[in-house]
Amino acid sequence: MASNNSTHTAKINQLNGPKADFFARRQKIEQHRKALPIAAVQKRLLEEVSNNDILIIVGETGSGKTTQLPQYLFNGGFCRNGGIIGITQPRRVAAVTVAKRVSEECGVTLGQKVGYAIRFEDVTSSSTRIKYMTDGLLLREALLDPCLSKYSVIIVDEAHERTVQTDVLLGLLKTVQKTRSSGASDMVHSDHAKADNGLLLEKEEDVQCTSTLKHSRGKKLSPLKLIIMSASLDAQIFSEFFGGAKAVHVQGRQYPVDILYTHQPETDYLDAALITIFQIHLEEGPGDILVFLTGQEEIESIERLVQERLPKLPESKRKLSIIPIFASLPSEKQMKVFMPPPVGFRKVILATNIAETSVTIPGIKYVIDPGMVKVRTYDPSTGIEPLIIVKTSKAQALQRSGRAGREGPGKCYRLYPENEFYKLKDSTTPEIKRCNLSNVILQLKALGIDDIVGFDFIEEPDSFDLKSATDRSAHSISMVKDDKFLCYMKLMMAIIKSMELLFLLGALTDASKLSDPVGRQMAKLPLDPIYSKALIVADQFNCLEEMLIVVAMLSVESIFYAPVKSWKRYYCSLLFYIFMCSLSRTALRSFSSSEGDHLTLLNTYRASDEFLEKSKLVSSQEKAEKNLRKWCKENFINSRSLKHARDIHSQIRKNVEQMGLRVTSCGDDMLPLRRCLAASFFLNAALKQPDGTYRALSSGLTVQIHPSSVLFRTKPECIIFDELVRTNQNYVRNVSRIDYLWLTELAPQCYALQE
DNA sequence: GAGCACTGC
Repeated sequence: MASNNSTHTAKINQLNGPKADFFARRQKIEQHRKALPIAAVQKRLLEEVSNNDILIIVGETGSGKTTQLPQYLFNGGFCRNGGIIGITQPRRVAAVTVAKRVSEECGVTLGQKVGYAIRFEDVTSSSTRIKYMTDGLLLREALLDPCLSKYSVIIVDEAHERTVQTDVLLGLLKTVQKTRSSGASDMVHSDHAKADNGLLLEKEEDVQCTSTLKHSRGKKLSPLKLIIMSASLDAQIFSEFFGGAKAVHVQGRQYPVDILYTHQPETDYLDAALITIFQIHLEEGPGDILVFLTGQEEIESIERLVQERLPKLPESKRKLSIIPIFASLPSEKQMKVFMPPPVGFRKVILATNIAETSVTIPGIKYVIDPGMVKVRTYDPSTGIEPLIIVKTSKAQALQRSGRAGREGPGKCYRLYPENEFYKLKDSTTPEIKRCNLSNVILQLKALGIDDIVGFDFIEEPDSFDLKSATDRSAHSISMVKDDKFLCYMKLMMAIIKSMELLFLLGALTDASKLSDPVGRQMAKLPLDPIYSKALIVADQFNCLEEMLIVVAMLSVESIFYAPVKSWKRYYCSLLFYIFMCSLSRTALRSFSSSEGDHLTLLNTYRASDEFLEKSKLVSSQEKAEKNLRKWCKENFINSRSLKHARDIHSQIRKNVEQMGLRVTSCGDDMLPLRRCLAASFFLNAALKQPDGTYRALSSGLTVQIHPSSVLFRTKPECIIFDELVRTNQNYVRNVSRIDYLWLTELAPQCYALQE
């Protein structure tokens, strides 16, 4: 043994260059793995997974759960018989980066034993056994394979974030697990297998499961192991949801963070944030500052105010480098947060929620948290989803302060008094309670779950009422109950409203079953239901080629960008700003169509496509794409959005071809396309009123055409629109001109002809 | 004549 070792060492010593590096690196990785807090409980975790079909793991930040547990399970034999360990993540970047890290730790090529799958990218192969993916993607897989038969273990990571996809997935997995451990083999003989959830495996899906079973020569599907991982304290919610499932706790590795509160509530949190930035800069030791703000506007105003005040400081104290970061910022500007500041400078990062979970910024020692956040809400009665600024939850405040303790002890300045913290909600309202549910319902229906109201949505535990009962008066108990009742009614209303929409689109039958083929086809498309409908209708109007482009362009964030209003920041003159504005308008005009924004988007896509194809003739793919980015810049087009639209276009084109729809073009005649828009967006129609405003026909709201629309000045009599946004007024965006009579002809279920 | 947090298929 000893001699073996020494010869081995001698060999390494003789190695030079890359190979020695390789061994040094492997050794470093092994050391790192062994030092992770989760390594100490490896054996116990494996035992718990063996003994429990469902396990909740509460792992604090830095415990190593996401990278290590799948490897432990693989080595522990949980992939025997070719089963796959699937790990879901709420975000694409997380799935990719973690998979890369784990493949490196395993010393294998990414896409072999360890791989990942996200929309537009599948880096897996037949030999993949540890598969990282987004939770939305696993939901899509469930549509094709309702038993998720290729997985032996499914790990739902970051479950505490409670995204819509995670919530639906948890409800579904609960049922899949029951089906697989109990009646999997019986299903071959019966037409339907009904589980507790109301999950009805209809014949079509049954065939899927059956064929899988037959394929494995009558072998019964092995039970599914389910692991729910959460970073927050409310493991109880998950445990109760899974019938009292066992929860284990894994320690994290986080440096201590000092929490500081204000003595008095602040009347102006922006001003307070500004003062705190300078206070830290002047009085505290080295370390970067992260400030959480609610949006671009706040970020830009704080940036300006800091720049204005800096010159008033003594020269030696002026070394502050201000870096904004928010999602719509071009990626090259986002990258600035990762770059070291000039020597002697302190970085002040002004961020939205993007820095809470999505982006981890190194070097942060101080966090400033005003305690506010901008969230999207949903009003079922109007269908509007306004963004409002609200207080954060306790969990969110903890997550934010944790950002100061990643690399060493830190400080967090909460800009409100300590007693206010205890008044905050424990956790953020799950997204599913504040969003439009039509897509979720469509997916559940397609999975064979017909009883939407009875579906096992994960909910707050009832212990909340019990706790209140002990320390509150009878009066307040009934208040709490009323509140819960209201919550329930709100959910019911949202469900009914969404089902009504699906019914009017023809996706549901009178008996509120998924219609065939329209409903089934709509569920297969990764799009908003209205967009899916538009593609299906376009087949009949012979304009599917055009509609694919329109839908892809509508599916992405703002394609056109206007020059930034805060021209002062760039030290350029007002004249130059006006010049830029007129340039961007000229650029838009060259694509614009008098029929509306939909055709303008079509023209823009085609112009870009033409440019790219021409460019490809004379240069390499890479060069051509670079040229396209330049072309985008010249035409005031957001190249990231355009790239996204191109990806979506090629994906949905494949989808509709597989579904057997005919991708035909209406050529230069845009009439069929406009009629087709009317036939699918009929619920978003509006008529001009005498005063020049519009009345949205389905909600009765008074709306105006958004100034960014090409029809802003034209004001046609009758329009359809893509979305209704509420800011200072009700605005409709992405608008097209239609003929009112088309509505009565193409959507008689909504618009009966008036005698 | 306007400004939109963050994700995902």
